[in-house]
Amino acid sequence: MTTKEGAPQHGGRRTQNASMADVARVAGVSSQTVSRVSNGFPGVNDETRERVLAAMKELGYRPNSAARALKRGDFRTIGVITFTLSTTGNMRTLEAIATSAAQEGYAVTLLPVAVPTQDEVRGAFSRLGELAVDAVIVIMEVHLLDSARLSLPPHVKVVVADSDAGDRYAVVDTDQAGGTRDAVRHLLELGHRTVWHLAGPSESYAAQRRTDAWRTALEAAGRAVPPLVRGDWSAESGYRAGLRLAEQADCTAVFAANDQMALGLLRALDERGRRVPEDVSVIGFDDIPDSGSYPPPLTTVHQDFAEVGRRCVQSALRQVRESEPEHGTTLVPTRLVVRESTGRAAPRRG
Amino acid sequence: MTTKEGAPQHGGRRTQNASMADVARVAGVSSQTVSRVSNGFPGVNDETRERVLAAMKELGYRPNSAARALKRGDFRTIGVITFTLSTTGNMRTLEAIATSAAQEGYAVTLLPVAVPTQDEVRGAFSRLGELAVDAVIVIMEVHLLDSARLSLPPHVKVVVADSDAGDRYAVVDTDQAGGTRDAVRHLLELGHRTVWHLAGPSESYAAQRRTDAWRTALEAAGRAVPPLVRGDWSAESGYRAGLRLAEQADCTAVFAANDQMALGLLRALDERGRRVPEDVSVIGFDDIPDSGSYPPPLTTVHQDFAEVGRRCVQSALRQVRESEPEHGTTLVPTRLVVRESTGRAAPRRG
DNA sequence: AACTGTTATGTTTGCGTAAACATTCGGTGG
DNA sequence: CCACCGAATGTTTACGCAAACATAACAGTT
Repeated sequence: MTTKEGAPQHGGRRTQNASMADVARVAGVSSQTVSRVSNGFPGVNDETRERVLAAMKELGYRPNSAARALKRGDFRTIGVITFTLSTTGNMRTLEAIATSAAQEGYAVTLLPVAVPTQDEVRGAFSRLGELAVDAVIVIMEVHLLDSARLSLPPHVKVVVADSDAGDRYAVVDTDQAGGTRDAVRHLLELGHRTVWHLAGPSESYAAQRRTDAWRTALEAAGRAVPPLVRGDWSAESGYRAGLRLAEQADCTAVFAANDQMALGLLRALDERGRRVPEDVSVIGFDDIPDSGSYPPPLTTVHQDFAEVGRRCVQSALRQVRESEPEHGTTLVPTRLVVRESTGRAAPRRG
Repeated sequence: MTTKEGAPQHGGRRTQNASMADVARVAGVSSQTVSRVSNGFPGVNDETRERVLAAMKELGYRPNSAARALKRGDFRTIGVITFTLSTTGNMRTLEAIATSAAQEGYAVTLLPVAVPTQDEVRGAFSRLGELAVDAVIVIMEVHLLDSARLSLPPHVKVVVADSDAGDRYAVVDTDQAGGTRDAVRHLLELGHRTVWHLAGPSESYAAQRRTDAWRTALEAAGRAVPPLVRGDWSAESGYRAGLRLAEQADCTAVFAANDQMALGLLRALDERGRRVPEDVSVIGFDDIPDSGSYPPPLTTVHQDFAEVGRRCVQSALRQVRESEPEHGTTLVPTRLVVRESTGRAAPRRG
């Protein structure tokens, strides 16, 4: 077998990708013309264009995005930092981000931070700095962001989702306060004298704001503020809290900070013979897909995670394109979904 | 204000990133030495190294990953194709993938496919071809993979998660058959004469294999195979199916193809006065976090999504490093988690 | 003193692309 | 008939990095 002299490639490797130069050679044009065709630029004869396209197809040519990024100076990629994907909210937000970004021709790179320690976060940001991203969307609590931001490369734009970052970064957040207000008001309008609250973990800003808003709403209505009961977002913690709440004879209405805790709560109440909604009304937050099938179907505050994700991408790309950071908070409204877990308070003395 | 002659930069832009050359200039060394320090290579004097590190810090230097990728010929990135993230399984798998990949120094790029049409999938693959990925993990049904694969660039390695891709690609799958067998056996051992099945959507390979295994297990035990009841994975569909199953007086045991449908099923049975587990035993599949708090806590088949994710990454990186494709299927075992939704069959005539 | 090897550093080169600049060529108006 | 134009195409260059290949300085060995 004689090796053809015309193939100067090292050792006959055929797995390598074709480059513009290869296409140019096959099509009998310069690589610049290939570039023009590849990017859909004008000023190329139709016949030539056809020839180039044919060559591309023949060689299975794909633009090398690394070279492209190097030349252009941007990556067409958005990074996403999360603590966990294991919550419906984060996941749905992420999905919306990925979809919106794809529509804009941007890829999404994931950067999970296993443990929310300062070092972990700093590490994540530092890795992101080396990563090929033009913007970062942070879906997590940001207690730690202040110190961590030092290692953020200056040209990377930041959007913080569903959290609180002061004026430092652009923030897209669900209207936690509004949703909570609606929930509390709904229960009060049903005749309940006050509303108990099954809160999320204290480290969570979202939980914190729901708790604050709950307290504010009660105080604004001139109602007593019952002691706080705290869970950790999990159904299991909701169950444990529910066992305690079931003992409170004067507890007729509970606002759970998320649907999963409400699920556990419902079970605990059922076990203790407290009927929902006849004896106790329960309202959740999130409107996860399952909540319509809880026993009973859960009244809850619907969050539009998809919209949050979309707006995150919008803000990120706006910042990239105008190459200057944004500030301020965008609030995504919630919607009260009334199902069967809330009802009129039983008539009582007083 | 006189412009210093020493700064040849165009127009005084200071937002640009520092390059190795900049660092080299500040540290008074060659850029190659900066490269060595940057990559932790030996053969650099400690004092020099310190000087370079100081210069890096001063300038906020970050390696440009595009240039790096271009030079090295790989991207240190894994792409993930999914139809949806809105299932616990996909999400947890994705999270494990991201974590494992990060540990190996790989980033994960997400590529959602909104609608599972052939064109969409083809488009996704084609976009991935242009994207900066060394390997692709596909988390989805692969009915459409055959035709779509044509547009996969030849050097990209593929792993298919939780699906069926024949011998074409490496496959990492949960042991659906084993888990189903365990579930059916568990119910039969409790004295149930047969087991009904609330199946997932027919388009899903996972659903299909659970259904097949259920039928096989029953036939192997010489039991009657009841008519199939089908849902779409959602709790709501489980509820609707449950209303029908509640009418079947001879139905004492149900194997639901996932936990969410089991949730709806439980509610339907409860509404119709069929007690669980006294009248009907229910078993699920997945062991999602909430299932321990269902009313009653659900007996289910635990899937180790994290392990699936890890093995996907392992396989992907093995392929990348050995630069040759893998074939064959890796099965990740399941584990039966017995809780309170299954119990002994009520004694009956016959 | 002439060799050899080791360590620390510098120089050249090219990865694939696309902007900027150059060239060619068939017209068109003066 | 030539200067000029615009359309089509080619050539050069630089993006930032790191492999490959120098070179330089110095400590031992003979």
